Amino acid sequence: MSRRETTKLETRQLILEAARKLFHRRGPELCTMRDIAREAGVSPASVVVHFKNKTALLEVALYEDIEQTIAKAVATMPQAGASLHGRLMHIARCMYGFYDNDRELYRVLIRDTTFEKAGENPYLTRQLQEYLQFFGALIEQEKERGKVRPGADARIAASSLFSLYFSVLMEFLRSPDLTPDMALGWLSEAVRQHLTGIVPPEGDKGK
Amino acid sequence: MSRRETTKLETRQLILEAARKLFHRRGPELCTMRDIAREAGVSPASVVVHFKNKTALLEVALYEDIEQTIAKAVATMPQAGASLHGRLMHIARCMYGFYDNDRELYRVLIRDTTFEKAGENPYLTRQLQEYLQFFGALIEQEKERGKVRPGADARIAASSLFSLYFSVLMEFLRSPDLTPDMALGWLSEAVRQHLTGIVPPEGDKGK
DNA sequence: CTCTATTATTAAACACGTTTAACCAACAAA
DNA sequence: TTTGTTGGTTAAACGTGTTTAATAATAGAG
Repeated sequence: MSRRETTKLETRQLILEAARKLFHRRGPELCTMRDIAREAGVSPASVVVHFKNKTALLEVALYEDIEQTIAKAVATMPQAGASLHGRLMHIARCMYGFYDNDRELYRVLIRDTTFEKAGENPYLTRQLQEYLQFFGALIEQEKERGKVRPGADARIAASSLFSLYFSVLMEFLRSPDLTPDMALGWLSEAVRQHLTGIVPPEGDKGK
Repeated sequence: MSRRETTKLETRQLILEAARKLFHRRGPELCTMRDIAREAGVSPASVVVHFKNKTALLEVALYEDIEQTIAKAVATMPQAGASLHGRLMHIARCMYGFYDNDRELYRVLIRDTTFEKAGENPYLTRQLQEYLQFFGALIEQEKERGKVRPGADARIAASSLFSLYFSVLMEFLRSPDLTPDMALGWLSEAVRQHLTGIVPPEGDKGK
């Protein structure tokens, strides 16, 4: 690796470390690009050269922690014998617990990334796609064991359950009064509804 | 009403009309507060005095149209004899059709409002609460007719179904290639899953 | 009517994300 | 080594949302 390339990587790392430090310490809205540049010992323009904009910097600075949390959540998931509901809730518990460490920070991260036009957030988009795929495969497995109806579309089920998880997460990040347990309780019932349905079984409909 | 109050209301209206015009014409990100102020014939500072910030102006400028669309959707909803699924999808079709008129505009509106801290977006928050309440009552009605299980929590069902609607809407606003019909198709299956569940009926579980 | 208090309005300034244009060290070719 | 080029870095400037401090018009009290 040439001299130029190594020093470039070094500055990139300096900026990333400074960003992580200040984002966590002061929150992403109270620390400016100039602050981060000063902390890293580079010029503000350099930050933009390396990361395109503040949101992209936020994304790169934080996605690894999220990835590790997902990995840990999946690794500690109850085994196949356990109920689908229990396994899903385990992952949700891990994630909500993680976000609870710095709600303000992750609220801003998710706000600034989820609504951008497609293609703007490569890291988090990839994470989501991988997770949805893993999750769809999980449901397919359950199908083979007869725990999920053969007719149910696994991809739509995965994305629907994720929608429920995500909506509760949004509310969780917006409302300081909402404890993780309250959020999990709400999600638990929503997931149960999606798994078992809310209408009576066939043939029992009407009066 | 005193002279001062009337002129204040007049400027407020001037700003609102200018904002609606420019937001629709150029999109909310390409038209500046200065543009709006110039169009309205007032100073930029005046805009902020009346509306606190650009997002609040966007919210006030647009929420009435949304409200009317909801009202029309509810008014034209199939009668109680129709299926719950059909009634929900009717509302979704009306709303997606409305948002389809200016996706970019509503994408920015929803992005800038949904993730703010609670209490920041009074108009849209009230709309959502009213709608969820109406929707919960609808599900309670279905319960009484035996079309929904007595044990199902109507509030959680309402909010879950809204989550599904909202997630598909997000994807719809983010992805120009996604047609309203594709979005509705996706949502239709997700709603069907939530209504009927994806696990086999009781007693049929396991192998 | 006069004087004071209130308040809608605004010009100017500010803060911050981002862009531009110039600089210069590293590299490649001769 | 010399020369020309590439590319990482940055000082300065820009655009825009927002704040501040001053202005002027109105309302109310005497």
